[in-house]
Amino acid sequence: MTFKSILDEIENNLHKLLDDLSISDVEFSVEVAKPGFGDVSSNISFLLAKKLHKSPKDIAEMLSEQYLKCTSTLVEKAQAHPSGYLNFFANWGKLNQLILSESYLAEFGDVDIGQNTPIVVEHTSVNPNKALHIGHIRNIIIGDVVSRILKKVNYQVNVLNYVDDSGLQVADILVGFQHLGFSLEPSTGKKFDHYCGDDVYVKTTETYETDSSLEEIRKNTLKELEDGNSETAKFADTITRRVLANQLETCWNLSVSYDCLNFESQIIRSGLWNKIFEKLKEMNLIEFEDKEKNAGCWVIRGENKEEDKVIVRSNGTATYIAKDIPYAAWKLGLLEDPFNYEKYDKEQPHSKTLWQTTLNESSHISKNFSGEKVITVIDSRQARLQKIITSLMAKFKSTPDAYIHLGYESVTLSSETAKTLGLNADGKQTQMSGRKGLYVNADSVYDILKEKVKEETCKRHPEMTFSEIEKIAHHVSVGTLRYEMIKQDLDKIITFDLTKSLSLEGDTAPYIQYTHARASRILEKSNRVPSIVVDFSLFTEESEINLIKTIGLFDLKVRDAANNLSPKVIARYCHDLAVAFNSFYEHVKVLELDNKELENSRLCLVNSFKITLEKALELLGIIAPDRM
RNA sequence: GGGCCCAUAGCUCAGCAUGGAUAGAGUGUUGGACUUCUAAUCCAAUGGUCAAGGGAUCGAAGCCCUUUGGGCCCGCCA
Repeated sequence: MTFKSILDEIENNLHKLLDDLSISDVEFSVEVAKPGFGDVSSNISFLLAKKLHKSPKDIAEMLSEQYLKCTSTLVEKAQAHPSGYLNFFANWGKLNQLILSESYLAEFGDVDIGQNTPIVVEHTSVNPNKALHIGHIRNIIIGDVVSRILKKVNYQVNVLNYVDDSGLQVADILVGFQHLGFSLEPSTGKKFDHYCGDDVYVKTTETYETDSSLEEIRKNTLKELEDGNSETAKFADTITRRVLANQLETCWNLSVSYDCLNFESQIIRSGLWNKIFEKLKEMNLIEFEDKEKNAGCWVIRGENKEEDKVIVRSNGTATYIAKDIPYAAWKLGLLEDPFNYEKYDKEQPHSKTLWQTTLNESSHISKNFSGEKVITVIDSRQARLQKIITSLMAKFKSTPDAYIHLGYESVTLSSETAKTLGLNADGKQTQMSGRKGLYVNADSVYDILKEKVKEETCKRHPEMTFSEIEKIAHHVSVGTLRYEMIKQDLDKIITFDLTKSLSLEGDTAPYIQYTHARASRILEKSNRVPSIVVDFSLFTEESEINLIKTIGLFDLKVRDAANNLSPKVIARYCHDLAVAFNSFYEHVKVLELDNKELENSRLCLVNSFKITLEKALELLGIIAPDRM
């Protein structure tokens, strides 16, 4: 029972009052009130104004009187506001108890939306030819937080990472290794993924400009890549596996994990495309074009004025988007699974098993990573192509919104940061480019942050051991980076600036983590476990009530975040919790009070805050240290 | 030419889905609070024609239309 109980109680009572007035079909709202307007507000009087031919104010007054006869356990009084709103004041003595005792339960904040149905969240999906940069990190963190939220609302979540190991970008670094003399071992001791991206990939694409003979080599390499038995494909496999392993290290370090890796090369070799191609033809979703510019191709007709999209070229090969169709159908469980599964050879943190697909017959393990619903996290530059996939899937599977493209705006570089990378951006923000070497690697950002946090922590706690500081610095830098990637809405471009984006003050993860450290310290110093049997009516301070109220909103926020696939809702909630606690901390003393009963109740509240914040932060994949 | 997205305080953003009260944070600037449960904190001041215009509504930052400015997408590349 949380704050939702009072909302439900009021809603039920208002419905009864409407029944008495023989009014139905009014969809009024019952919401958490704005500060200064009680605890709960309803717009019901505005909606009744027309029906009853009275002013909202009069109706609110009438309803507040009528409300007296309702059975209410959590509402102290209903009050009409001159504006017409109907405001409610909670009986905090009772609500305190409900919220605080609920917050101690393991399942606090759990909401059953998913009813344990399987759902796929696909994210990351970075070409295995380079290290992850800050733009990829946005994708990864959004995907990871969404999957955590969906788990919390009782979906059985399968997290997939699609490894595009046979595309042009991979061919490019192969050309570098095989024809431009790049050594397989970076001489500088660089991580292999950084070496491939920063050196091999950038130099190779640069060389294309001057050496036109490479173009032919590149094409052949790409062709050989698709034939699984070729030497090139085998070589590519060793390279991409090494890069992938490095990319995964970066992800794991940021507390991101997966359930299964899917390889594009295997999807191509599995023959799934032919099956789906036949199905598309049968269902008349694609047409053979016999004239004009797309003559000899299979196309999907554009809706309205949009252009047709070629799916199969006149030479019979499938295009980029076509390769996505069987994979999308596979994710929805619409195709017979051609894969066997094996464990990935390295262990993920928290010993969560990571599986990978294989076409190898010697493995006989079968698994099911498909979902009733699929959410694929891809930046909105791909919106056009994703729309085609989505509408195809809607025709394959009748449930509405079974296949969802969760789009988000990209991360750009501030002109100052672009300048440090050697580009004069003329005061404008710049799109990142792997090809041009214009990006900031995720590992570097983490390293810079960590150094900064270490320095700060050392200053504050000269007594701490090296390993303690190391641990704190890790959690704080991961938190900072993750929070930075999700605190704003998905449709906002993030302009990344090496100095500004790495702030540790204000609306940041360290601000939130710091309040957790404050709470932990109080509990630690109190030297005892607070007894939950307390007098809840002792909470009379505004900052206390406000903190309890905020704690009680947890499940409502989880519901909101899940329904809207909106990670930022939880990020903002964590911030709200921290603000409420800081206000409490500044206004109210907890330890060494004369009134021991009050001290115990406040300790309970601090503990409840700490538990709730930890749970909320867990949804963001952020760990708050006990000291910092 | 067609399509998608954005525009709210000097700067970065909440609020918009589901219209209703006094449009909120952070940051910046200025001033204040550490002998106290950790100052990565708190308090105060400052700062707004919610891009512009029109429409529907008793009522618009929010809904509809138009315009302007900015970003992105539109290959038999991937």
